[in-house]
Amino acid sequence: MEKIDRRVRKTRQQLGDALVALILDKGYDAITIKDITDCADLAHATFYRHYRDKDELLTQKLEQVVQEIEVFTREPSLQDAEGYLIFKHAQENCVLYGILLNSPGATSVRKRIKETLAANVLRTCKPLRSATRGIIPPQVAAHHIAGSMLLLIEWWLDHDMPYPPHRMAKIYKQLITGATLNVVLYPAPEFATDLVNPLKTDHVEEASFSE
Amino acid sequence: MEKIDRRVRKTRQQLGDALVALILDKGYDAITIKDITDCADLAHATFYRHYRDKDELLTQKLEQVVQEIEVFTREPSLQDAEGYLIFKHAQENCVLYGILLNSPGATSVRKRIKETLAANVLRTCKPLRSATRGIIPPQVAAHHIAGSMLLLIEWWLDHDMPYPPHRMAKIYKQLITGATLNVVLYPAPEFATDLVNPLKTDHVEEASFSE
DNA sequence: CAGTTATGATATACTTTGTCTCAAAATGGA
DNA sequence: TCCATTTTGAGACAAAGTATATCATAACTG
Repeated sequence: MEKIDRRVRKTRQQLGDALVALILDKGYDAITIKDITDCADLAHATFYRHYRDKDELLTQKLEQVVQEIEVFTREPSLQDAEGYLIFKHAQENCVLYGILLNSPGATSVRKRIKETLAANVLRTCKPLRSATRGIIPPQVAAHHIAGSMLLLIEWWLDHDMPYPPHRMAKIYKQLITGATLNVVLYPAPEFATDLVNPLKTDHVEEASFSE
Repeated sequence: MEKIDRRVRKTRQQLGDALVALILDKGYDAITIKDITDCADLAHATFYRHYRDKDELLTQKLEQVVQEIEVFTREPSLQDAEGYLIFKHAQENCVLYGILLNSPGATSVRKRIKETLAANVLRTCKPLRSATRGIIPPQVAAHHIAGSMLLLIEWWLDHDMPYPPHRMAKIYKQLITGATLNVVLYPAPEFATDLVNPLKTDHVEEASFSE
């Protein structure tokens, strides 16, 4: 952990804060470098002493949050009962999560975190990898679990977090983790028609999607 | 269906084609209006005679595809066996789907189609609406179904469509539609521990996420 | 306190955006 | 085919934004 000049720390903090404030104010695309330095009360040239462009500032600002997310998912804790930690974290950093999940400028970061999460799911979930009986490739299931979690957080934040984190964790566990594992471990025909449903699969789905 | 001057049709087609080609070539953000008109072999000013900016051109280019997608989902056919149509459509229009699902410039369009799909799922799937026994709100389930479908298509295209559309439709049906409906219609404790799993839910998940 | 480093202010070259004008070309209806 | 209408090409142009350079001033570290 090397020591950075206090002025540099302060300047970068101001630039990052200004960017976040401006994104909330008028959206990422509409922001100019001048906007950022004005809002941060810094000289125009100062921006370029620290970042190449807007994207680099945003990426570095999100990097910290992204790394914290990855910590949660490096260990298997995400997938069992402690999915709660992610939603708690999202709540505490809801502005940055919102930007990460919604801003056009965060597209590449979002893509990367999605890939990383999927890779971690695949790595930590052994039965997912070895479940080759069904029609669903493990890789697809892993991407589904990882992507859906981000989708769920996105929905939650977009709707002003109407439920507490622990409830979201339960929803996540049932709707995504549980449902996916069930369907992967106990594939369709046997699972759906014989073991699970009171009704046959076809019957359920026909009945489900018509008024 | 009003008649549009042949020159106008041709110009707009050229601009749209140029934009798509340039996105594939160097990505949406790096493209300038000059790039587009050069690539389309048109005068610089001609662009502004038809579109306000890059975003408007992209949006209008995607609008047709978006409307076609909405047709598939307006009727309940999406959720039952004919999810196949979407994947077929995605395959036939894979370039535009890729741009829709990946380009930063398509963020707002992507957001809108996601909302529309979710609303259609909620509207056409009666049991989803009335399933209030479990912990999962119908709205959340609908968003999950709609969002996950787009995620699945995105994964498919990003990985160069390694499976045929009919297999993707089966995966979609099991992994998303079937799994979600099961978990919503037959909520957690009863569903997971008593009716479905040979193993208890907790047991399954503990066993699942550790080596 | 002294040497080093960062910032402010300003200038500037370049790129991009968006609008305008007018002559030339293409169009579609008579 | 002719003609009035519309679109386009070519270029000029202002305005805005990007990105870099310089030098005096201020702030920091040891």
